[in-house]
Amino acid sequence: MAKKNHDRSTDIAGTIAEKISELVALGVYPPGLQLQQVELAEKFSVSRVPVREALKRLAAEGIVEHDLNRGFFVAQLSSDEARQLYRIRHLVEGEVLASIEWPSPTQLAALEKETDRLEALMKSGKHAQWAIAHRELMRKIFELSSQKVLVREALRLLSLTDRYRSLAPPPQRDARNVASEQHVLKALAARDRARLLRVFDEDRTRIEEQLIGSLVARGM
Amino acid sequence: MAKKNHDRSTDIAGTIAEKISELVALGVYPPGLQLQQVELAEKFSVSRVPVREALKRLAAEGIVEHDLNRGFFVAQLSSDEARQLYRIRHLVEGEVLASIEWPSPTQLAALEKETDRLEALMKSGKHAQWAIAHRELMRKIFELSSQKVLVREALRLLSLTDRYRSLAPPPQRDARNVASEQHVLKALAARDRARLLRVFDEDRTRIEEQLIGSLVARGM
DNA sequence: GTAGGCATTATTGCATACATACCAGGATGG
DNA sequence: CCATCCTGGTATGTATGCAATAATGCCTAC
Repeated sequence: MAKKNHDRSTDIAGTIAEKISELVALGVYPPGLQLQQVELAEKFSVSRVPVREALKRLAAEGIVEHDLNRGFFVAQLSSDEARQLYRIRHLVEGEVLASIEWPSPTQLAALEKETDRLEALMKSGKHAQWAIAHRELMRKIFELSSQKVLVREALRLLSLTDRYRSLAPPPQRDARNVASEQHVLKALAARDRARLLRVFDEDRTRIEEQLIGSLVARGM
Repeated sequence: MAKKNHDRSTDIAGTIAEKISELVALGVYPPGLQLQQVELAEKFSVSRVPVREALKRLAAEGIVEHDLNRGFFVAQLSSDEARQLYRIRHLVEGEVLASIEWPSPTQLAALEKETDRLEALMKSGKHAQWAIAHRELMRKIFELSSQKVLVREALRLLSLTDRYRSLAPPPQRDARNVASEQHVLKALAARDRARLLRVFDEDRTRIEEQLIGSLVARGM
């Protein structure tokens, strides 16, 4: 619903933060890379101030790290940290899923449409767009819960682990992930909470294992 | 004018963020209050830029909220949100405590010293200083774990619920809280993990109930 | 040839200045 | 009398400029 000019009209810092977050998640900005303010400012055609604010926010979220008088760097990833993040995700997402309200037929239809779009993007090999759309879908599913604090935390944690996905080998993850999203939809349609939880846990654990494997293989 | 000590003293935005965070936790800045940039800038004798950056960071952490083109406000508190935060704290702190390494005699002595200091502050009625020192103690205990991501999340969540403490009636909380900290120390000394977990859970739950009571009584 | 020190350069951190959006209150017209 | 529009004031959002700090490369001495 297009409403008031709230969204993008002036919140440059916010949009830039999301852009950078996406680029990090996509692996365009790999871990350890220094994010220089002037460079980003020119890239987005703004001054350094909103860029700094965006970087500060991302630093608070843990996506980038800040060395005083040295700059901002994409946060390094260790397999150990990944395990911790997935552990918390398991716990928090469990709470979120336990509290979601079943979607109305209209909502369900919208979610199915999204899922189909995901599948199409995957089949056509548009991994970048797929990743973005995937995050959106997750957000919509979580937001079926009215427990806003829980949802907010779950989304933060998701963005922290999403960074890793670009490291996982695409061929393997694809087919099964699409399948898992279809399973989620079915669980939602059937209003089967136990199944929903199980699908999420299995999916998350599978991704985690692939990821940890990749990290360990790279000595991270 | 304070001279520039090198190292961290030049991180104005960071120090200001912590200052504001403390003031919010102490209840000096109550929920809903608008935090005006010029006012804060004058209060800390700096320009608006580091103030804005501090506020952005606090917004990312959830301590303040940001209305576009309207300003920053201390985050409102509802009993419902409090419950969600305590639920997550329960889960995350459980993980942290499960992963801490038992303190060395030296570390233990330092913790005992801190606890005694807390008790002294409480008895002399210096609630503000007590609250700050309490947070420090919690941080030191959490940091007995090497799982940095978990610790970081736990501390964030702690800062989010600490805001509420100033709403709870001081007389009740005091005596028992000091006692609970002594219990924590004993569990650490005895290296009794189950007991440690239990003490933390009981303490947290007790505070939560007091708090929820206060919030409900005020219609929040 | 290498290690160390000094000057240069580049980048961050903060302050100042300007542009823009929001809100309250009153004038105006129905 | 009420609704609408305008307008002044205030606070936020962004751009630019300057000072301080860390990185870099060169030069010199051994």
